[in-house]
Formats: sequence, C-alpha cells, structure tokens
Amino acid sequence: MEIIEQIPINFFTKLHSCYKLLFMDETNQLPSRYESSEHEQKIYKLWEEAKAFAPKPKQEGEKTFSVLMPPPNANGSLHVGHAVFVTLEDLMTRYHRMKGEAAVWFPGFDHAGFETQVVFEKVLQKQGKSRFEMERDEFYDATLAYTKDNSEFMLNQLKRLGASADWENLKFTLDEDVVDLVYQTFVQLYEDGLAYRAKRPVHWCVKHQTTLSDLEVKDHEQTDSLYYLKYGPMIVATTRPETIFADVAVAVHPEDERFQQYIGQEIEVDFGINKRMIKVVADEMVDREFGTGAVKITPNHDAADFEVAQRHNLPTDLIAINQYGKLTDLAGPLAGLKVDEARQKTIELLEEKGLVEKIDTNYHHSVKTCYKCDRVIEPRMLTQWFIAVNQDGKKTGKNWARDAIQAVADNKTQFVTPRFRKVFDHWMSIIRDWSISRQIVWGIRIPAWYCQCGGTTVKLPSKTKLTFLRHGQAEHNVKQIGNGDPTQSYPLTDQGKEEIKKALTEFKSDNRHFDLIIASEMERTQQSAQIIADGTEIKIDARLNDVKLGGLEGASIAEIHEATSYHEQSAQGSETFTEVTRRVEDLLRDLEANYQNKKEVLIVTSEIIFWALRQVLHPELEPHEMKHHIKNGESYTFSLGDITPCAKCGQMNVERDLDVFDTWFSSGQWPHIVPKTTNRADDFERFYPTSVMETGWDILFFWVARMMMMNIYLTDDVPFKHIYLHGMVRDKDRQKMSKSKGNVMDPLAVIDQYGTDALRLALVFNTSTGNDMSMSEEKVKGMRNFANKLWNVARFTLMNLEGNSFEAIGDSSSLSSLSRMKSDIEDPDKSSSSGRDSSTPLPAGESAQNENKNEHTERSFDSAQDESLKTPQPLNQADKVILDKLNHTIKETTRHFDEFRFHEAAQGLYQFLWSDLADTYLEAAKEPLNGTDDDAKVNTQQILLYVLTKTIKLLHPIMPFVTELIWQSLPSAAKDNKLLINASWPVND
RNA sequence: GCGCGUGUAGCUCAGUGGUUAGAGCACUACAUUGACAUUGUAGGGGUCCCUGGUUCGAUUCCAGGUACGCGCACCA
Repeated sequence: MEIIEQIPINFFTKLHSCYKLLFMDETNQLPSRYESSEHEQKIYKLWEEAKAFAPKPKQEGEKTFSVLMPPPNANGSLHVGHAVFVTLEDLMTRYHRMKGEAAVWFPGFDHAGFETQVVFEKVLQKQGKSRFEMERDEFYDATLAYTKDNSEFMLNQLKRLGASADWENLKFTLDEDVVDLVYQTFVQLYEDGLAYRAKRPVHWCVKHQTTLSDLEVKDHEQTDSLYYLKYGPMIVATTRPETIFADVAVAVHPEDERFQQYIGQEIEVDFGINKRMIKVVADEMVDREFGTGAVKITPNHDAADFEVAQRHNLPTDLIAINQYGKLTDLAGPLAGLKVDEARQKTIELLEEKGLVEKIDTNYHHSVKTCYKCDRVIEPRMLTQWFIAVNQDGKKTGKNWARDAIQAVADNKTQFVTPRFRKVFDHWMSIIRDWSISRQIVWGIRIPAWYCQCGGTTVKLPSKTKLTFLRHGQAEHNVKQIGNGDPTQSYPLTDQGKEEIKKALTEFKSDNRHFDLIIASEMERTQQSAQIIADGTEIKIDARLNDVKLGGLEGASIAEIHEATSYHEQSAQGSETFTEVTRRVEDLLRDLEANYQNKKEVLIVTSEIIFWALRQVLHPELEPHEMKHHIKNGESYTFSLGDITPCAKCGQMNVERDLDVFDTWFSSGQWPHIVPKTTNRADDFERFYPTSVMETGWDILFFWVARMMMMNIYLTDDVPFKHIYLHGMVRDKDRQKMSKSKGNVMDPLAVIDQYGTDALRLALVFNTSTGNDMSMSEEKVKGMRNFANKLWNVARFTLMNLEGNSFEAIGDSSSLSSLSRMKSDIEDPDKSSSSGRDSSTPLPAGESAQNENKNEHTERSFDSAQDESLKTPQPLNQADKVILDKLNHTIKETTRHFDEFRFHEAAQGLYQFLWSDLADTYLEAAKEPLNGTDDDAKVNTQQILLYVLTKTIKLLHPIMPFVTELIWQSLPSAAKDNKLLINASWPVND
C-alpha cells in the first residue's frame, strides 16, 4: 500500500462542533443507545431540503438508473408488503445514486378501480349507504375524496420508510395527463384493430355487478351433486339443472355410436314446466367418458356451450339467469329465485315428473369465484371491450403476446430469478383476450360512444368546457317584440348590462376564465360579450343568431307565439325550431372538432339557442319540453366531451359507454406514462427503459406481463431491463398475514418501536430472492440491536478521536476506564478466524489504488468536500486484518448489489460490522488507543475513522437513517459530501 | 392432468461440487457498568427429505420417489 500522510494534528480540533449537534444529548453526553424515533424524521427532512431525491442533471455519457414504484392502491394504509418494495427499491436507488449515476425512483399512486370501489363501498355500508342509491358523479366524487385523503396519508407513511423517491413528480393514475395518454392508447388500439367490442362469455360477479378478467377469478374446489336428467330419449349429466330453461341443444361426440341415430335430429324434451324441441348436435368438445356422453347446451350460462352454439349456429338469446343471479321468466314458476334455491326447486320439480335418473352427490369439481367476495361467478354473454392479445395490429402489425415473449427470449428483459421466466413464458403462451370493461364507476371511463345508427365512435374526448350565456336584457325585450334580424339595433338596457356584470362577478368568484368567447351577430350578444371579455378574443358566429322571423320580424311575442310553435311550423318565412337546432348542432360539431383543448369557451346567445341545445343534448325529450324559460344573464355549463358526434352518421345524440377500464389497463402503461409526464422534458429519453421492475410475484400476470405487452406495443422498446420479483411476507410461523388471522404487522408501529433501519434490514436479512420471507418482532428486534451496535462503534470511534488530545467530551470516567479493558489484540489467529471470509484473504501488499480518484470522476453533483480520507497504513496484524476485511467487504457488497443479492450484502455487512469490526478490531484497538505510543494511537484512530466511514457508506442503502446520522457527526475532513445520501460509493483497493 | 417451487439446527431461513455446513431468534454456562446488557466470552444442537446416478469428492449437479406450498388447465 502506498505511504500515506498522517492526519494533521489540527484535524481533530475540527471535531467537536461537527457531531455535537446531532450526536449528543442535552446533558452533553453521547447517548449510549441509538434512539431511532428521535432522529429519523429530522434526517429525512435533511434529504428533502437538499432535494436529494431528484436525479442529477443530464450529462454527456451519463449512466442512468431508474425504478418505477409499483403505485400503491390509494385506498388503505401501508402494510408490510409496501415496506418490502420500499426497502428493495430504495436501497437500489440509493446504491446507484452513491455510485454517481443519475438515479431516479418514480413514485405514484393507483386509483385501483375495482379494489378501491370495493373498499369504499364497505365504508359506505358502514354509513348505511350503497353506491346503487347514489348518482354516478356523486359516488365518483366521494371515492375521489376518499382516495385523495388516503394517498396523502400513505405518502407520509412511505416517507417514514425512508423512501428516497422523486416526490416532486408524484403521479396519480387519474391525473389529467395520465388519463390523456391512456385514452390515446385506447384510440390507437382501436384504430389498429386490437381493441374490439364484442359479445363474449365473461365472468360476472353477482355481488359487485361487474365483469372480471380471467385473472380476477379464482378456482375453488368443492363437492357438489352431479344430476343425471332424463332428456327426451337421452340422459344428460349436469351440475346446473337450473339453467335447463335456457337450453338450446344437446351435444354428443360425433363418433359416439350410442347417439348416431339422434345427431341432426330434434328431440322433444320435458323441462318440467314445459316441453320444447331440442336439437342434437355433434361436437368434438364432448368427452364420451364423462357422465352419459351427452351435454346439454346453454350458451348464455357457460363459456364452452357458447362456443358450441356458435359452431352450430344455435340461438344464443335464451337467458335463464339475470344479472342479479336470479331466474328469469323463462323458468316459469321458478322465476325470481336465486340460483342455489332454484337448483333445489328445479330438481324437486323434475323429480315429481320422474325426470331425474340419478344424483351423484359426491362430485368433485372446481368453480370460479370472485377473488374479492368468493361468490360463485355467473358466466354471462355480454357486449364488452376486449384487447386482442394474440392478433397482429392491422396497421402496426404488432402482436402483444408474441412481441413480449420475443423480447424476453432476446434477453432484452431479464428475470433476476429465472424460474419466473418459465412462469411468464407459460402464461404468455396460453393468454386469452383481455376483457377490459368494468361496470363500475371508479376509474377511467372508456372513450367510446354509440349511436342509434349502430355506429361506434372511439376518440379522445374533447376537454373543452362550454358555457352558454343568455344576453342581458335588450330594448326589444322591454318592448316584448321579436327580433331575429341582426341588422336591427336593439342595444342592451342598463338593466341588461347589470345582469351581465352580475354574471361576470359570478364567473370570477368561481375562478373561471374564458379562453374564447363566441357571440352571435345580434347586437345584444356582442355587447354582452364585450362586458365579459376583458381582452379575451370574441368570435362572431351566425349560427348562434336568434330565430329568423321573416315576415314576423318586429311583431309582438304574443303574435309570434300564435303564428308558430317554433317547431315544424313556419309562418311568413320564419325559421323552424328544427332548423335552429340543426345550426346549433352544426356549431357544436365544429367546436368539437376544432376546439379540443380550448379549456373554457363562452357562448353568448339567445334563449332559443338554449332550447335548441337542450334538444341536441336530450333528443329523447318531446318538443314541448324544450321551452324552459332562460332569464337574461343566465348560463349553463357542460363538457364538450359529452357530445362527441357519431363517426358513422354525424349525429350528436350518441351515448358514451358507461363502463370504465380495468384498472390494470392504465397502470399497465405506467412505465412510459410516468417519464413522459414529469416536470423534466427529457425523462423519457433518459430513463426509459427503466432499469428494474421490482414488485411482488403475485402481480406478475396482473401487472408485469401487461406492462411488457403494452409498453413494447407503444414504445417499441421493453419497459424495463430487469424484473426482480420478491416474495410475500409471512409471519414467524410461515402463515400468510391476514387481518382475519390477526397476524398482520403494521410497519409504522414497528418503525415507532424499533426504527426504520431495523425494519428494512429485517426485510432483507436471511431472505432470498423471490421466496416468501418470514417476519417477526424478534427478528426486527435483532436488527435494531445491530443498528445500536453500529451506533456504538461510531460512538467509540468518535469518543476516542476526541479523547486523544483535545477537548474532552462525553463521560470522561467511562473513557478512562477503557484502559482497564482486557483484550486479546496480540492474537492474530483469533481475529482472522472470526471472519466468514477468512479463507480467502486478499493478497497482501496488493498495491492500493487511491479511491479518491474514482470519487472525483463519479461525484454527486452537490458534493461539498474534496478531501476524504486516504487509505491508512496498517501498523500491526489487527490493522492489516481489518483493512483486508474492509476491502473484501467493499468488493463483495458491491458485487452483491450489482447482482441483486441484497440479502448477501446485508449478511456480509452484518458479519463485518459486528464480528470483525466491533468484536475483534475495536477490542484490539483499545491497547494502542490507551497506550503511550502516540504514532500507534493516531494510526489506530485513523484506521477506525477510515473503516467507520466506509462501513456506513456500505450500509447506507439498507439502513439510511442511522448511517446518515453518524455521517453528520463525522469530522468534515472524512467526508466527500455533506450528505451521505450523495456521498460516493466506496471502491475496493 | 401440466408446470413451478420448497424440504438444511428447537423455530424462521441463508449458503455451498472441496477443511469442521452457517445466520437470526431460542437454549446452556460464565462474565459484569468497560463503546454497546439493545453486551461480551465459551458452548450444546444437523442422516443438509429418501433412493439411485455423475464425480477423486454430492447437502450442492442429474434422474426417480416423497411431503408440503403455489400457478395453469380441465371442470357437462
């Protein structure tokens, strides 16, 4: 090792002020315990104030590191699963930040559509309310408020976990810019033929009144009865006799000799309540061995039957069970019964008629259940939106599943745990089209409109808000005469001006500003517009003019009413109401096409235009219902997005789909959306693809696979280079944590008691990638002890620096008693044998590379100090061993972090700190520290400080708080940055 | 039915083709204000699931079996 300079003697005099602030207690002593709760939030604030969580500015040839936070569902509080991902993602981010890379961790929250709605409905239930009794908007707003409250609460909890995420760019899946991109994707998929609407078998939850995707249903093994029913001349076996009322056929295997005589025939079947002719079809799908080899076909209540029905052109319109899981009128006397009850009654009914051959009461099978409420899923045929995942886009030629499988095959995305790659590949190879419509309120409403003409319109909804304002009172109003001719002058009265000023005041008090004002050619609307304008552009549009009165111009209102109803009747060349409606419709269509992003448009016009508008928006209303009196200065606001014209026929009276997207449709796009919507313009270019996707294996299909497919489709690049899937946290007896078992661990309570660092270390210590981990208070306690050990190593080091020759601090009696300590520093074998890595010591005398060089080139951007400690020279065997072991630990820790083996990094550091440094070196150091050889003493101090400095750097990613606190107490000469979070990662010699 | 994983100390789990297989917790004995009792020293505790194979050598790699867990499919 190179000869290094001795630390100058005045170095130590700087010490006192450094650590006095944070490290010492009120009595001017070093507290002997690390009290996490006293420091953590202050430390966190230190980082926040230094804006340490933002990535450093772009540099040429920079290395970047980015991770996307799996956006927590904003509907509850933090559980231990959140603590796992925070720990893993934060330690990766901190590690790469210290390595000098531009590191960013993108945070967000998920509205979590169905999940949140289920949670919130329970909240409502406690208040005695139900969503089915609430208006859509009312329910949406209430859920939004609930979600906002929760995310604010959870944000603080995430911070308590030490998360160094880029909070300035905290995204929410319902943010306007996010929703815009989600809409855009859907439109693109629709135009590419990959988003389609079709009647298909879907999973229907009777309780939640919505469809669910294949992933949202669980298989539940159970024992039921298999009923053998007489079916004309045949016998069929079924578990669902209550569906017979919607039977359309009976299917047999084409080669089944028993039934050859019936194939293609119609047989008469007695259903107990009536008799119907039923067709016998031959289909390969039938298993000759099962039951009787004959299957009743009920297309509306079984997915497989639906397919048979399609193959044989059988009717698919018979519905025996409605959306509430009750029998329909098809069931005659059984109508209205719920499925379970209906099954019993059906069998009773059939038995009475002697139609039940036998009942096998011990039939094992599995049924699909709702993953939220465990109720049996009712298969239904519904018209829904689907994403074709195995089809080539007709424009792009891209194929979701194929492209994702290929990307993994090409190693563009690698699984950190290879076994999950097999699971992924298998799932991708059998994936079916994705049902994305949900019949719930909470979520992003599908931007699709349906017209009576049969046309479907899919487009980005206009974001423009339209406000119609009736002009103020004009002179013709006072005279009670009609004026539809814009060349006539009937200016506003003083009262009319006041009415508009009043409207303006109201607009202002609602904080509303108009980007554009459109008035008619009528003098009164232009005058009104002027009063509102205040510099805003005013356009004139004749389509907003009052009704043309022809020969009735200037006649009294009464006269005009007598002569025309404004509708189809025209008197003396006047315009009909239908004609007025047409020009209003024409104007709206024009606005919709050309003013997508004018946020607020004010339209100043006449009363009849309001009526026409009402007709356009509510075509179902009768003509006489149009004439609501609109006062002068009265206004009405609505969203232009609500009146998208039909893409096929141009009609305005299209209806928007009530359904919302499956929440994973939006969160699946997170990787490209988030970097595109931060407050930095080049984030997408710099940070996409992200470096690692870290999340639980339980959402591999829900989220990770969908992200792969969607983002490859949208960006032509994979969303992440590595996939790191962590296991589930179980309790100390390996049981799953659940509220009902009462074995859940509240991470915040654990933090309060033992500290965040202890919790974080416990979550990586003695675990392995991808496997479930068990957690217990005892484990956290042990890790808390480790934090305390680290604290005391630092305390020992600092007290000994100070105690040497300078201002005495702390408990001097305890310092002097150090000399009484017995130690076995003379026994080198002992010290080397205690290390787990002692079998592979680094070659002695290997030339030391000054790590400062490296730290210079990869320094964090706001680094404060230039002079960090140089590698000290070992004077004795203990010195040499600890420096070797440190070097080895640096090397191993770095390797483990690079290879995503955080548990090994943690274990190595634990061993090094506790056994090698505390138990061995510190004991050995006591002799020179208390001896009379000043050179040996100073050298030992130097080594202690050096090793401590490097060690807390190595531990920082896992245990950010206690390490930062110690760092703040170190002499500034030992540091290369004011904050450890921005300090450089150690490099081994 | 297909696939995946796990099986290592009393418990929860790391780890490894090569000395005596480790950690945390628990346990035993001793130590005692020493940086730390949130401690130290010493110690007990193992058929690394079973069988076979490859190998100089297998807890590790391979095959089969077994137990447990999970995923997917079937599910009339």
